Amino acid sequence: MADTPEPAPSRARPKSGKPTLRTIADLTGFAVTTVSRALGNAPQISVETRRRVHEVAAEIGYLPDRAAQRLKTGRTNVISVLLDPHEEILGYGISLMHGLAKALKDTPYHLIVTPNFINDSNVDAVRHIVRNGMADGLIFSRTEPFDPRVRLLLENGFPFVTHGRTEFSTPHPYVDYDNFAFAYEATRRLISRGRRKPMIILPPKRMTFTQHLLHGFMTAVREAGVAYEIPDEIDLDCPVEQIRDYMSRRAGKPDAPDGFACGGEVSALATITGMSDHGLTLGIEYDIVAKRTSKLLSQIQPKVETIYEDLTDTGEQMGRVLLARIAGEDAAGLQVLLKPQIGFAEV
Amino acid sequence: MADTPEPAPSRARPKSGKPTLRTIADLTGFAVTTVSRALGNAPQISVETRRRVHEVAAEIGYLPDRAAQRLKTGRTNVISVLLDPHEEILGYGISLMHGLAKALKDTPYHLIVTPNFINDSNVDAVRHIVRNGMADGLIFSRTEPFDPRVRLLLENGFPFVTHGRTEFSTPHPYVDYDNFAFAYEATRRLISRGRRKPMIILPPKRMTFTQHLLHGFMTAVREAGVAYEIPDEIDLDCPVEQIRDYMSRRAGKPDAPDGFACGGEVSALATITGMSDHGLTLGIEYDIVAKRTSKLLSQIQPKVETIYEDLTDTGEQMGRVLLARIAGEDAAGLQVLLKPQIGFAEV
DNA sequence: GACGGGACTTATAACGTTTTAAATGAAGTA
DNA sequence: TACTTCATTTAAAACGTTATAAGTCCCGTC
Repeated sequence: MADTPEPAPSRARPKSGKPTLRTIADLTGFAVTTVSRALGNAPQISVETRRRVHEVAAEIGYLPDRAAQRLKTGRTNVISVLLDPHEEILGYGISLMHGLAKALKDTPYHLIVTPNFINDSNVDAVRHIVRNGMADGLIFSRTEPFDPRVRLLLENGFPFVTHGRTEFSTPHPYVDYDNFAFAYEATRRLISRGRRKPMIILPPKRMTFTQHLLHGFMTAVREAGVAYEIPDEIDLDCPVEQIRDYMSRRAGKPDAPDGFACGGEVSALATITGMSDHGLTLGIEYDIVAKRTSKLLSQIQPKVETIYEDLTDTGEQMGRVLLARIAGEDAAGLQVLLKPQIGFAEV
Repeated sequence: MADTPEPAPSRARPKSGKPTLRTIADLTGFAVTTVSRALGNAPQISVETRRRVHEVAAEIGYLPDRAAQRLKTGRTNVISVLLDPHEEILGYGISLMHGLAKALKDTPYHLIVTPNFINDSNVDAVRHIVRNGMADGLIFSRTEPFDPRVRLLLENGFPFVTHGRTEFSTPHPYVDYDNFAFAYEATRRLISRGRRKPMIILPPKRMTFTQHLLHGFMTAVREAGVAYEIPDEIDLDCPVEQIRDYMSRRAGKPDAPDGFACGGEVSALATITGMSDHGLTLGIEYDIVAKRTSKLLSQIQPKVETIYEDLTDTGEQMGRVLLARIAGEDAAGLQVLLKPQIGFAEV
């Protein structure tokens, strides 16, 4: 009647530009259901329809609404990563996350970060995530032989992958570095340089990989029949100055070690400083072989021999493994042990 | 009739334990709407009702479904942080994230991480997040004077906070470190130690804080009337070895600098190594004042004087600022400039 | 010419919230 | 008594998606 140029309302007015299934439905003339299935490439939808729907979807930049999908399907499309605050391993968190993100790229998964404030083993965070369905999968590190987080997750059938192994009989996905091989090789190198009393600086005892490192160290030591020493006052989680002080004190007493296998770059530096407090020089009175996780320090202190652990790669593998696990693959097949590249260790 | 002990079906059977508003409604006898409002502490709901509803909710461990809330309200309860892969600043990403997480604790916000793979300025990621409503707020660093990300966000009225300032006339929330003060103080310290030709190693030119550092440096230099030098072949983003090589080469030529203001710990170490390649010793032939962001290196190289930047605190402040911004506070009031604690710099 | 069955498509009902608009009583007022 | 007001509660609709269960057509078969 009047001059109200009301545009033909399809069904509901799109409130704000954001395209939805309905937008595509209106544009193509198909029903919302059809569009949904077409986008999901359901075989019952004709090829031509699928093509057309995809075309229009791409054209208008359609992106499914995460909230709606999550509400309907129960899948969150979220991977949660528990972050420990330890700084010993340079760039640990960031490298891992970059690897993870690389694996999660081009998947619908988002990476959400839950730092660990409270206790050392973040069981509460894990419980919260499992009970409230906050994620589809979980990632964490620094596992203990009978890690309560792993137990909880296994009991609940919740997908996860650890950086580090456990000793549960039920297999679970993990990506781990062969710390036995690292410690063995590091110690052998010290010995082959003529060092006769190697020492290894270990992570806290409760962690699984501490045992692996110890085992590698002891194997090399026994094979060579040399003396050895394991400090019980310090570990890799200690503040730097504590390690330095310890080394300094130890160097002043009889039968001081003359070779050091260090699980991280920071402890290697602390060792150098501690020893030099006593006038001892790296490469002369003693040697160090350290695990290297960044590009930083080996460039600075070329006399520290290093064996590389690629944390970005680790993260990427963890991402892949977790995705496979979420997709239903068997846990037993999702266990990755990354070997130190002994031959190319200096790269 | 028969002996089917069918329990009175309230309305719908709860399919899997997870409590919902309906659960509370059934338990208390109120309607779902009432429960929802009671939990939101709507003033129209009687005090007694609110109390009772909260009580039951706590009892059964009710937690609102994020997906449903997000779908209905449009709010995502997500904060997105764009992560740069630069390693120069030790522990940058992790410290910041811990601070952020601290600020976000006890809020409904989750922290999701979007690493930057592609180009240096992650405009695409920002655009994606804004256009598809992937988050309620955004956090990023390394701003440029007319940072395209900031422009995009300002245009769209999207809440964000930067680590670093810009030169847009429209104010926006930021938390920044006073790099002018840092460079000024660092340079003055070098000069007061008798150094007569300071050099400053700057970040890439395009970043805003490069100008601040330069300004601080030049101010100190001009005040003292000493010579100075600014390397144009290297910056803080360079690989370590490149910095070391440059220093080594420069030390061999005439009029070499005798004092270094370093924007990070790694470049300080690289400088030390480069200089020592030429037989020059820190504290003898030259001095260094560096920005310190971790506890690691100053313990190792006590002769490097440092000025501290607390990145965890920075992260926490950024979190607070962003929350305030999301809550509607004015951008102009949400600009924080963190001063170097000159007096307590050695802590 | 009715019937079974492919090959496609679709209406409807959820998922768990919040929002809008209304309903219910119990007072208070005229 | 009837009419308003207030305080409190509620039903119904909607957010955008997917799952379930029906539709359509059209073709070949008996």
